Amino acid sequence: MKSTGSKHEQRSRATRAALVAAARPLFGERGYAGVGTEEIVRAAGVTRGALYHQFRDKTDLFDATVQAVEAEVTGLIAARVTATAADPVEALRAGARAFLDAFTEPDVERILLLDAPGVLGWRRWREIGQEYGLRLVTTSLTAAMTAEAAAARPVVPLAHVLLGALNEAALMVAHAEDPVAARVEMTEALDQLLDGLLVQG
Amino acid sequence: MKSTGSKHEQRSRATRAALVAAARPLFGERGYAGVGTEEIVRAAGVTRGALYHQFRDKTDLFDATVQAVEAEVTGLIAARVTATAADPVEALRAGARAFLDAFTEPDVERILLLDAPGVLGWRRWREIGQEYGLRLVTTSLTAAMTAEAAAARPVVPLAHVLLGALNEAALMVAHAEDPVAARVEMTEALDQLLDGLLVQG
DNA sequence: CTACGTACGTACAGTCTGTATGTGAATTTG
DNA sequence: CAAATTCACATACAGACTGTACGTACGTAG
Repeated sequence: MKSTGSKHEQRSRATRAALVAAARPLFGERGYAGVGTEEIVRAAGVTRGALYHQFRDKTDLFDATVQAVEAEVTGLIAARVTATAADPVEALRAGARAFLDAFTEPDVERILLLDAPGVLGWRRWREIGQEYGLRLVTTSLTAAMTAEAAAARPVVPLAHVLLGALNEAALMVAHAEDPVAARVEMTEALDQLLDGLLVQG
Repeated sequence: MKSTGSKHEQRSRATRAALVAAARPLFGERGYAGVGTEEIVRAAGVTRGALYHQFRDKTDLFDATVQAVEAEVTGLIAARVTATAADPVEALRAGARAFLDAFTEPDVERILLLDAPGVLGWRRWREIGQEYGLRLVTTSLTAAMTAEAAAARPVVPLAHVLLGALNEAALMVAHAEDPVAARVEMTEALDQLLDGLLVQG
């Protein structure tokens, strides 16, 4: 369990990690614009000088925070998908449910769905989502389609609209007056969407 | 063509309209955070005092701008839907195409899809979308479903995921390297989504 | 040991938002 | 119709925040 790199690199990684760890709950609670850099560095136990040495600007720190959150939730979802890998169609449904659960967490929703597109721009947002989540969707979708012997269709645009539907469903559930009932509703709606894609030839 | 109301009211409406009209292209070009109130009031030919007299704060002006844009694009889409109202299923598809065209405009995309959720919060964003767009989707969807004799399903959650898919599709098309090809692709993907909902019993 | 690069702290300048106060025109009232 | 009041707006100001310039201590290379 030896840390690698020179002492300078170790120190850099430590402060970067501390800043991201401190920024995540703050950004998740009050949004990107609602929390200043001073509060972040105080929570991280460093100064603003350290922040602006490690990150180009505030959005760069936010970018790193987004990546951290995305990596975390993708890991959770992937675990549930691979656990159901025996049945590809059911794995796809399980992935949708896991997605709903993960993105319904208030801080995840705020960071990944509400603030990230506006702050980082759609291009960068989608780039990160591509790196982490969309890959999982496309592979699951192709596996399910081949297993179901559905007509081979361009899978990438389908994956995109699916991801959009998933995002919207998560936002729906998160803000419903009755989240439990909403989760059931949206799960059914998503299942119908998936069935529609897989059933017809 | 007489204007109604007292001179005070007329003046208020005029400055409100001037501010929204001035804010719209600026917010659409450089985003909510990228343009200051001073620039807006200068473009509108008033001062910051007028702005903060007519609107509670900057987000309140942005709220009004969002509503203006939404009203405009909804009008465009509704026109194309009612023009195809004879065939409800085809009207639904026409609505999807009109949606893609409208929300692909860069300023519309930036204001309604990228900035609005983060600035106004999801709740308020969806409230506005509900008032203008979602109503159109649900009515079109129910008309198509009854015409197609598809199984009656809870239409509201379906309309939500559909709207999410439409949002995502518009963002896709807007940022594709080849927007023309992307529009074809996404139109097909959306048609498949709609077919899947309408065909199966 | 010397010279330099790296990580970080501090002080400052510029910008922006929201508010408090002043002013003239419009409306109401005695 | 004149006085008083309200309304729309202009101006000046206070507070906060971001990004940068500069200084410093520690680690590293020659």
